[in-house]
Amino acid sequence: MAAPSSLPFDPVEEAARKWSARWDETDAMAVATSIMRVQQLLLGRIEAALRPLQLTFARYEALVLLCFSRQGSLPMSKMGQRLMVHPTSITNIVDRLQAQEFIRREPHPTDRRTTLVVITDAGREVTERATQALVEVRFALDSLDPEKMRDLYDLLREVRLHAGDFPADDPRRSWPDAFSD
Amino acid sequence: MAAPSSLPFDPVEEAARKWSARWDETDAMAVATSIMRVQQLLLGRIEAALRPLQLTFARYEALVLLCFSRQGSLPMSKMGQRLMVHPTSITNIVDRLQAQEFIRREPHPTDRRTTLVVITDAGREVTERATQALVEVRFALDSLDPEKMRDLYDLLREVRLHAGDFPADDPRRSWPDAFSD
DNA sequence: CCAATGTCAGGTTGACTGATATGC
DNA sequence: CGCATATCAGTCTACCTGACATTG
Repeated sequence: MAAPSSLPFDPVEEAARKWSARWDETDAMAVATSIMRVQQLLLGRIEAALRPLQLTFARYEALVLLCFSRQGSLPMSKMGQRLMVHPTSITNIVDRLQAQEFIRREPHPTDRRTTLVVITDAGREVTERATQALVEVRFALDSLDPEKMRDLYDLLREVRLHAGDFPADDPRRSWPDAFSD
Repeated sequence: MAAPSSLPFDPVEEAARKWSARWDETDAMAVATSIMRVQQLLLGRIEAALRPLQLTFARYEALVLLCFSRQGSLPMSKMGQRLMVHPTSITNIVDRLQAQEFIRREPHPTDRRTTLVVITDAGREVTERATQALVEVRFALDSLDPEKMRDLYDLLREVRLHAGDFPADDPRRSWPDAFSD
């Protein structure tokens, strides 16, 4: 992991200062850059917490998704859509989880094109332990108070909405569970 | 790029609902997940804008850093620290930029261990064009109003501060330009 | 016939480990 | 001597394209 070597100054503030001298949209640049840096910092700390369990964050997310499904199983395609990963990437992730025996592949009972990914008992156990590890470090978001956490969530939600992550209209109507098993 | 296939519901909201039924720190999980998704969505759109210029975001950031330096040149190690990338990764990125003739390597005048990376005229030109492309799409942050942009920046800055991205004390004292050439 | 599903081969990117040569 | 700097070899993750067989 790239050590948080802690520069002697704020690199984004510094970049914004120089950016504004010659280009427009300084605030948008500063926010985009901040997102990238925060993601990198959080991911580094999260993966450090998961490393003892031989899990990456991508594989952990796949396991959590399976844990949350009704039957403990999902088609590959659904997993890919939910996790925003390419079909060939989900094949790769599932291959590795299968090698670790945290999931297994099963044929779909009715649609013989699709493969069902089923979480195993070992998969549920490692998910539980990984979750405890992440909860302990508050997903590397320690020392951000509850109100700011909420504000940050709402602002990020708006960015996701604009970026087409989900539809704007009443999100309660489209019964989400129809999707998760 | 993973198409923003737009799920029929908000996947983070949905995950938070199920998470809270069995685990703690739901808000932290929701924020961390949001950061990851937003980063993925923004990066996808930013790289799409850069693709015609044969640039990735990582290489674009390296070019901007060089543009902002006094002499148009920086040691590899400084670039790595600023961009939070591993020493071997900066070698890789500089290799690619050199192959595109956007930078060249030069020996450091006094310290013969270090390599100076110098931006070329072609490098400055492509940076200018890439910047115009990103400014045009507001770094994929279109339709976020200025006030919310500012709020989001401030909250992300606090996360970066807690994550050790820069020191808390008076950032104006440590003359930042001493770093950039 | 057309669309969806999963897989494979093969290429690209970037992050990492460990070792190394060089120079402060 | 220890430490810093950059590089190389090699591994790993994940992305992508294009192709393919199977099935709905």
